Amino acid sequence: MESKSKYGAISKSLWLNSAIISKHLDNSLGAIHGIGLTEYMVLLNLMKAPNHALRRIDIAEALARTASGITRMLMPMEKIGLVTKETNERDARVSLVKITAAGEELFRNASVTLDAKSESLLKNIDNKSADKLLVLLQAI
Amino acid sequence: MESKSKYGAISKSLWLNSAIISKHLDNSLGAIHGIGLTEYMVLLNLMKAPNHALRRIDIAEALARTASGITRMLMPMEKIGLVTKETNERDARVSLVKITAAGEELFRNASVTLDAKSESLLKNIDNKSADKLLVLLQAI
DNA sequence: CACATATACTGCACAACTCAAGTATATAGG
DNA sequence: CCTATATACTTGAGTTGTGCAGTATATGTG
Repeated sequence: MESKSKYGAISKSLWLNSAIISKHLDNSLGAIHGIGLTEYMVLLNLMKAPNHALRRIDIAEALARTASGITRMLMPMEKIGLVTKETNERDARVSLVKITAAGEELFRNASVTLDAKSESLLKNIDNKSADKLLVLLQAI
Repeated sequence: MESKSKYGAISKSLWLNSAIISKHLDNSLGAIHGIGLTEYMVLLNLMKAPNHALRRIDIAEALARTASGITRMLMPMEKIGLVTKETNERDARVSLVKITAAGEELFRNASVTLDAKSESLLKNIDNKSADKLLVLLQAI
């Protein structure tokens, strides 16, 4: 019973605060680099992926969004040359998303902005606690 | 320089994971109780408020949303009887939002669902770590 | 009191996302 | 090989959020 309320409190703090933080980060990113947080997360996942390419449905799952949302989001990103569409020879249903050189560069620049902004938002957390937090979040 | 990359990694985990968690919680809530996470947060804030009533603008601030977003969201909630509109005698500009008995009951039921879901999502975090996490999030 | 400015809210146009239905391709079982 | 079912993606309609402009009311200052 004790742990139950504890978890409840954690989750409430988690999304209440994360909504506000997300807004701040999204605004910084949009103003400086012209992309939103969601687009950044797409690029992040592509960078982590083997061969820097992913199926749309995998992106959807990684971002907890729907396939159609991903389709719509990628259209402008493809238009401005951040990603390209590639076919899969094994399976003609999938259209792989691959990050371009321009996309990679934008990702690196945006990461700098994001790290700086994150740091300023999180600056009132001391270092030891930060370690703990990181471990916890990765465990989720 | 070390702390910088540490913070960056933390923040990335923070919002990447919290975005996904929010979606999961939102889905559970919607499927079972017919309201979204945002509506739940409105009810939560009303429950915490003195007299169980708040101005729209205070709700907006608490949820990091705009006043017009709150206006839109409250219309259907009022229609299905979760909240009511009340006038403020001192200031004719404000229209107070008050939670109804039906709203309170739905809030309690939804809280049970949410706590259970949070617990299952966070179950691989031990109790001590959970305490740390809670403190950190409140510090942000 | 009159006027400028601030505040609380609403309505409209737009952006991002979801759901459901549709298309094309793959896979499994008779 | 044919058929049924599953998967990857796209499209149209609806929902939920935003920014901005507008309305009504409140407040401070000469």
